[in-house]
Amino acid sequence: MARGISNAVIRRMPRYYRYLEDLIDSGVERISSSELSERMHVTASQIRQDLNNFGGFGQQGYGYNVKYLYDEIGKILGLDKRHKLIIIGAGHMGHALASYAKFGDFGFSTVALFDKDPDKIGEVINGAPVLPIEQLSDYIRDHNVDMAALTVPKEKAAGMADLVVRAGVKAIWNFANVDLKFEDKSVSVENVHLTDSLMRLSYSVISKEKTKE
Amino acid sequence: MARGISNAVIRRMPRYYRYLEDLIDSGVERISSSELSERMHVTASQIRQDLNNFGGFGQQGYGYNVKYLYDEIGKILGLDKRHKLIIIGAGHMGHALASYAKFGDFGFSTVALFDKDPDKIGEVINGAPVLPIEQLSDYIRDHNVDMAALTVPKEKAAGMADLVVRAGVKAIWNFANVDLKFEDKSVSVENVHLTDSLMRLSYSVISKEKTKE
DNA sequence: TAGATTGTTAATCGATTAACAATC
DNA sequence: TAGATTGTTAATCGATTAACAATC
Repeated sequence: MARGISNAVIRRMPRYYRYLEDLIDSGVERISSSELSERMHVTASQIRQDLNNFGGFGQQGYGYNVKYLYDEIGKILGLDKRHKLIIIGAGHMGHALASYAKFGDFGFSTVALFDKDPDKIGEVINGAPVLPIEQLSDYIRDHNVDMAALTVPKEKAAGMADLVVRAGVKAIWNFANVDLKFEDKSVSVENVHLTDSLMRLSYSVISKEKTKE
Repeated sequence: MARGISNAVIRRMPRYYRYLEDLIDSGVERISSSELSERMHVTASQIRQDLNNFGGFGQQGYGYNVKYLYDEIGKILGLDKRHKLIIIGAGHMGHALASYAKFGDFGFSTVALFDKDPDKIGEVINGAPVLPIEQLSDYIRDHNVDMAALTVPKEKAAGMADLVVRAGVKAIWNFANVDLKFEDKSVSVENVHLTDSLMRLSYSVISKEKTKE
């Protein structure tokens, strides 16, 4: 199950989840694909196709129950499970991720950060201690950590990734400006690439200026 | 010019730029589409098609001159221009963005941050002062700011975006967990959505577990 | 010139949209 | 039951890949 679902579909699932959360917050109990399509600026067809990759969550003549659909998408995304996250690198980005309480709502809890800087060790961020990098492997094994966010310089990223994977981490959330990739297909990676995003923004500005000319 | 280029192509351009930078750093002077395709794990055909959207940068029988191609892609992305960036919200994410020196290499300079917290005002991060939010509009006008990064809570994002756009900002780099969109088509937006990225990572882990069963 | 590799056209593949029968 | 809206099949569109003639 859940195999062969295209990447394009997966990319859209968190977005549906987000809009459904907003609908719950505003007290909407049911919604049709066409209403949702207007809000999200996508076609109703796409919504129905996307959802039907995972099952029939709607009801003919009625639409979708917002809370039910929200919960189902949550399950698809694995948000009903607890995830233990560590952060490698207690710089500003590490702090930012550790401080963002909202992740907790979706089942992700930052249990510790790791850094080599002695000044940072002992600090506690949002309940999570900053530990010396030497304790990394043992900590992962002892605490059953599943995910690691990498907020280290580009040059350190691959080495750190190997280290945490060898200790048992199954998912890497990489903020360093390289594409990490693993031989071991059981390891998942998300490369964030903020710089790419900023460059696309720059492109968008430039190409609009050109159109004006 | 530069119109009608598909989004899929645009998304890949910063990635080419990144790989070319690495090639320069390792002293490679020329590269063929097939060599590059192996490194990047894409097809050579795609590389040639992508680049030819913007012009013929290669030479038959030779391949591509790495430095030349790098510079050309830089121009396409607008990295030869200086961009003045302000950051709205001097929290951890704001700090992280302001501290990331690498952006500077690509022509983006953070000139100021804005916050409403009096404790933060007066702080200087990587050369950029934290200013009170009341000075926002005047500052944008006086300093010809083109870009604004939003690292404020979700609820504040749309309001802040309107404010900076009204003062003349043409590009919004949005880190708040909402899709910002503008009537005014001359405004560019990049919505980052770190939470979506984390959810996709979670999905990836979950679906691999399911496959094993 | 011969060999290599691009630029570009044509073929294929996959994703999106449209249409409609099924059904609540 | 009639009306609404899904789930799903079929049609279209766009993006990717393959092939090859142009050319350095």
